[in-house]
Amino acid sequence: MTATAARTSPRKRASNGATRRNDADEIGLDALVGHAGYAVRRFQIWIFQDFIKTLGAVDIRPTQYSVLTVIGANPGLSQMAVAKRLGIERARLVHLLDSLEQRRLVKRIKSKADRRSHALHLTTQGEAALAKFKQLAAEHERHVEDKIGKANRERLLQILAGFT
Amino acid sequence: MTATAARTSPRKRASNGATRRNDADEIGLDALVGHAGYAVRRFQIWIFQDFIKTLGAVDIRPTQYSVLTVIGANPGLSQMAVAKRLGIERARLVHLLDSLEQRRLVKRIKSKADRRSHALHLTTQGEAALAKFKQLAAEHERHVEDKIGKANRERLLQILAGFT
DNA sequence: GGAAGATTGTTGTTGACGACAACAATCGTC
DNA sequence: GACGATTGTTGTCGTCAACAACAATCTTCC
Repeated sequence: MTATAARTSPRKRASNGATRRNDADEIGLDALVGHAGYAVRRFQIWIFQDFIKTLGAVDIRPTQYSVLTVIGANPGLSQMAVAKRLGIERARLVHLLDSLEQRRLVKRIKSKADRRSHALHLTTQGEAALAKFKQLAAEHERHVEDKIGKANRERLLQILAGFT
Repeated sequence: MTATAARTSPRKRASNGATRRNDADEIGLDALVGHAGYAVRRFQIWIFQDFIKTLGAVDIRPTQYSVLTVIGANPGLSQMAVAKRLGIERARLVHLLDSLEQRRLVKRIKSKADRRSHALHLTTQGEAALAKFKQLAAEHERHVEDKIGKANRERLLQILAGFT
């Protein structure tokens, strides 16, 4: 079994022993093909790398973008609410907000209603910046379209809509 | 703008100020919906967690499973070849193989053709174990079907086939 | 044949990220 | 007013990707 080695491209001559195969180009994945998780993982890596590169000039990573977007769309939210909504741990959100606050994109305002919590808002500077980020994110989304096709991207969003 | 707050479930009465919203159930994501990367990330987290739980009894994580599968399908591969094929860094593969070798699932055999490299093989114990792992992985895949639907899973695999 | 450059496995460091536990301040409830 | 729960914070731990450096070995080129 396992003799799926359909050799193409006689690049280097199989050396001497039977141990050596072709270097990297024709390696069967066997059961891995057919696993949704594997395909999704590889795709997710690709998509994040493109996002990071496309938003590289403004130094915004996917998680930061998601936080800014949610705050922008729902000003006054508490850290707990944002963390729950995005599936981020509140401990982690603390550092994310520290960074965004240092960059003057976000403000933590002590809530009068609940003095434990902070109401999160974008600064005016943050609003302007987010507008720019959204343009770049849209460009990134076009890269996705170029990669898998417009119709496939639509279908993908539809299939995964349940994960919000 | 941003007034997409379509309130349902009058759970707690909006307290006093206008700052408080409902707690966590109806928060707009704004631009985040429509971003493939966000949906894919959330889905990938879900799918990995289910994989880890389903293969929890045998203590095999997704990356370990992918390594075992590729070695099983292509015995004699070098570490470099496996790393390239799976998109893992060779530095990281070292530790993965250390662990798998300690568990007597994988052997590193010094290649005679290239004395720098190791030919990777499953042990007989490893082959038997992998068969069991594949059964559990198939069960996990059924969970995915239950979650997004059989047809959608097929379509997903088709769309992402290019990422191997 | 031998020097120069590339490759393989290994070790180590860094930074992003998720999971958990502890803590003080505050809230809600009884 | 006391007790339990919640919020933000700090810290630790383990996973994972990205780099850099290194010794051993291979390949290539003169």
